Amino acid sequence: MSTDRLGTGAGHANGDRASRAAVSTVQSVDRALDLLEALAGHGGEAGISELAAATGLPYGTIHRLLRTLLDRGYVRQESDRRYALGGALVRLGGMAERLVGVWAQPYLKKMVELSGETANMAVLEGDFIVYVAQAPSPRRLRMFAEVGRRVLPHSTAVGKVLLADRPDAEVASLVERTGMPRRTANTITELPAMLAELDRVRDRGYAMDLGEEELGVHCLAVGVRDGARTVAAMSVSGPAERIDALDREELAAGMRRIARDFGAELGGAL
Amino acid sequence: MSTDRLGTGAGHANGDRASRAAVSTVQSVDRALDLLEALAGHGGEAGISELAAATGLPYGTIHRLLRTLLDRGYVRQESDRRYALGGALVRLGGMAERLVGVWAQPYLKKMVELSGETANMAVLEGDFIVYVAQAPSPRRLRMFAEVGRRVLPHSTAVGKVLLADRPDAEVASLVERTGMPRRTANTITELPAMLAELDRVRDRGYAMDLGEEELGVHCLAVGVRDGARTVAAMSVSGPAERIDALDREELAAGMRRIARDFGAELGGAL
DNA sequence: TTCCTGTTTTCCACATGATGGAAAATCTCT
DNA sequence: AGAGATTTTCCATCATGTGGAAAACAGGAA
Repeated sequence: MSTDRLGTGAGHANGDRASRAAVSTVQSVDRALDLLEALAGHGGEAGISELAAATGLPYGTIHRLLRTLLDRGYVRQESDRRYALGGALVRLGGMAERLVGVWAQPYLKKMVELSGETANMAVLEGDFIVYVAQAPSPRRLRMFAEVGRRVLPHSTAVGKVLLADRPDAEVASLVERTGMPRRTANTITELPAMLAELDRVRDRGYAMDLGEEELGVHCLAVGVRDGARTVAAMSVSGPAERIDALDREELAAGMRRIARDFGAELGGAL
Repeated sequence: MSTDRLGTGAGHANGDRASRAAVSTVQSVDRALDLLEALAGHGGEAGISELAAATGLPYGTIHRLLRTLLDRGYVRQESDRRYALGGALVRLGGMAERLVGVWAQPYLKKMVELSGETANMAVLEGDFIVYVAQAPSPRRLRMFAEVGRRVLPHSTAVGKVLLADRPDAEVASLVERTGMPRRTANTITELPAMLAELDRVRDRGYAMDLGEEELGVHCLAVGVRDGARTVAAMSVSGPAERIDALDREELAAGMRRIARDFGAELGGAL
């Protein structure tokens, strides 16, 4: 019959959004996730037409997908027929957070004590950095929670720590896939400069971010090693002035000790 | 050609799980959600074969769906190739939690009107109670905002309400994990006493906290039921003298009514 | 009331995209 | 090294999801 077969389920349009590696993904699931994220982007509530504008999907399709999510409690319909994120997400989100955060929490707290600044933990998931846990600084001016946020590695201290664990060739191919978009005037946007920076990181045993992701925010990160691999990174971050006032070497030494303890406790998980 | 058309996208197998109204749901999205929930059911981690056993789906299908979720960070793959809930869920879960707090607001306000005291809503997240919403009392002397605070269940009224929904064995294992640290002279610190207390709670339909978390602070809490499960708890709390002056049974009856209305509005979400 | 406007929801023929069995590739123990 | 258990890939098949456009709805304005 149809002879124009070109690879069955694969090949997907997929197209529009950020074109990931996307080996073979299920379109409708992908779109359902787009909708959830679009809802989140609109403060958790939106009408179908807003979602259509945000995702570029046709009305009928959106409605059908939302119905499915609705049936399962992942989305809720308000009295004015608009849609909102549903309670089922609370359950899953809580579980996920606990999985990664619970173990790290006490160690992050120690880093907060050590530095007075907010401490974060992140992992490299695919080509992206994902923040998985945080212990907030007690200070009035502090970093806001960014657990769950995905960012590219090149502009963050945690990202550099995790990249530093990989051979240059791997870093190069990652960069080729993702690019190195400029986030601020300080962002490193060229591969050779990044490889040199990673060498420095390997050398010193810690990474800095001097306003490369966000102006005025400085970070210092160390790796969490589990045997041979660096499986996560922990950082402290805060206003440039306060971070710069600290003794980097001393802080890094303390953080490395904490991260080592955590890595030991992990013992093969993660 | 095919004459057995019975409504295009409709009709769906859908079958196995709880057969809801399910007018027309998207199969692959539904299955992806099954997988996430199966993962949650296995403590957040599972291999493909466990998931196959849990959901009855074929291996290839599971793998493809997980790949999609993996690509988006909703699932993560551990070093031993098993799958676990991913960090992206944390983000959505957090947003959803905040929204639930917003929906609860008018109901909490009603409780404040009813009692004159500060009203709180809390959920059980893992082994901890998390306060997700609050409506403050108009009085001069009142409880301070504690949204976001995490406490152990055994020393709070909301905690007891939520524990009372679980079988004794589950309560026992939770207590074994967390312990029952003494917060004040009134804290219940022994498991048998707690199980007896939970029986009283189930019996009366409300829980009290008589200075067990903080001396001089008394609370009365009721459950928010969503169908069969108690998914959240709402409480009023204030200075011991004022709380004790109220008619408990009458207050509890009023609060139960409000909580029931809220549970109805939630309607399957959460 | 009644008529608008901007929504959301339903419908349906079509072919695209998801499916699943079974084979290949891994990893993990003995 | 070999056997067993698990994960991953492949691809022909057709059931499944798609999206345009019409219908139903809500909420103001006249």
